[in-house]
Amino acid sequence: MTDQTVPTTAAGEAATVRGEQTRQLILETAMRLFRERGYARTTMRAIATEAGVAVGNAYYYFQSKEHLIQEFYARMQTEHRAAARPVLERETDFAARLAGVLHAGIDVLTPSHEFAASFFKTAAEPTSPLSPFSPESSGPREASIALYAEVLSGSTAKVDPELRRQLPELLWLAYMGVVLFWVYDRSPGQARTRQLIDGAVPLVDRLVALSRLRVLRPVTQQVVNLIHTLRH
Amino acid sequence: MTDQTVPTTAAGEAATVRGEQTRQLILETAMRLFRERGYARTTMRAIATEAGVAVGNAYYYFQSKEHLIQEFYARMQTEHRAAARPVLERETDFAARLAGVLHAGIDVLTPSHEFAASFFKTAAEPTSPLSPFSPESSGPREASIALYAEVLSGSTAKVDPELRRQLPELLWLAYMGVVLFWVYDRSPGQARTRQLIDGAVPLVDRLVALSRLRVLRPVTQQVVNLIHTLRH
DNA sequence: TCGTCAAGTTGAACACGTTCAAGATTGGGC
DNA sequence: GCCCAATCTTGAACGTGTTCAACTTGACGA
Repeated sequence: MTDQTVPTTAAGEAATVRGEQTRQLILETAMRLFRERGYARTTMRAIATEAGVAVGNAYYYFQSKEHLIQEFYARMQTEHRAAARPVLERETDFAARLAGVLHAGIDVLTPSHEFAASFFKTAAEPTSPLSPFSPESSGPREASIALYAEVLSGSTAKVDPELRRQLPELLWLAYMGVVLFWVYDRSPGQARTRQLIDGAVPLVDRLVALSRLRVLRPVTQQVVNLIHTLRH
Repeated sequence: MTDQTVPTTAAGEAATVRGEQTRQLILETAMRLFRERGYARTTMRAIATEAGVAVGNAYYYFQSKEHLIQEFYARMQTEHRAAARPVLERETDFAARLAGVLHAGIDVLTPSHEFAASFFKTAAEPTSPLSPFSPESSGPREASIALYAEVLSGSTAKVDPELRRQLPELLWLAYMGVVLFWVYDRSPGQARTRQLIDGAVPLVDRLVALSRLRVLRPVTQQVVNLIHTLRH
């Protein structure tokens, strides 16, 4: 989980306490300013000034302005996990679990909607380390996929065994889709996204249940095969 | 189809010939440099210098560097249309038509894969005029959706009538998904994207055909309702 | 106590997208 | 032929993210 932007010794150990404090100071200041003014209108100079350090110092700890966001990711992921906990402990119905986890994700993101929209472009770039598909993001990604594995494993849903193996990742992908929709969602309070979740979850639930149906077995098989091919 | 970035007279007519020539010159130069060096490494100064005009002049014709890309969109759309023509005139099978049009789209995009990846982040930003969902892109978007309407209307496929109304837009959305996949596709020649098309098209074909099936009618209805809700 | 060296810090300088006040060019009305 | 207003063109200047050579700090061994 250690970050490349954190200076490390030859042995790969964490940096000294002195440095870590400054790092945290810059990070907190940046997060506050991003929230207050938005990403674009927060300059690196402003962050440095408010944190009481030189501009160059911020670049000693963070490769770029964008890299400051990586911390945001990690926090959202952690909060999502926490917010989903109650639902996962309470519900056993697949649809209820899935809806709960998806809503929890949006709950956590909601205060940052404006901010998220402004830096989304960065995350969307295929070569960016901030891309949810990038190797650098594998930590949070795996954690997130694990969350959907838990949605499934803790539920009473009966699923085609082949599909079951692929489903956590597919659900995570669907979550990415929901987040994508959310980022573009301009309706007040992103109400549309809530409708999307409430409308799509029963649909997914139904399709998953139907996946064992005789007429649909070939289709299910086709889906599984396609995923297998693309994963190569 | 006239562009906001084109200076217009009070009557809303197109600009003079003189201006149009300079505009074209800048555009051609920009396109060439983008292809040669990529989007990020092509500076506005370089474009202006190569075109033999002042930097400010480029900004007289184009609101921003990003706006230069809008032309790229329009061209891709036109080429896509042309490339899809033979298939649409030859085939009557839905799956064949859809696959043909999707492959044609990727054919047209392929030479610009690197370039596309570099500016994709810009297009991905929700507030960007380059977003495929933005009002500014409505021209190319409508044209593209019309293409998928043609895929459907010229085919022998039997589709649930409710679904039929929504399908062109859904197919366009699927195309956006394919393009998204393509942008992220690092496999040689983007072979994965081809596999995705070849694997997903029969699936879509099957699902569309099944949409009239008794067991699936409720699901179909659910899908149609969801779309209707989200469209509000 | 002192020297040394990695860690941490500085701010001027650079490259880029963008703006804008000023100037040049053009075509139409007299 | 001349003037005027619209159109077009210019390049210096601004704000931004980012870099980097030089400086400071502090821990530690001699």
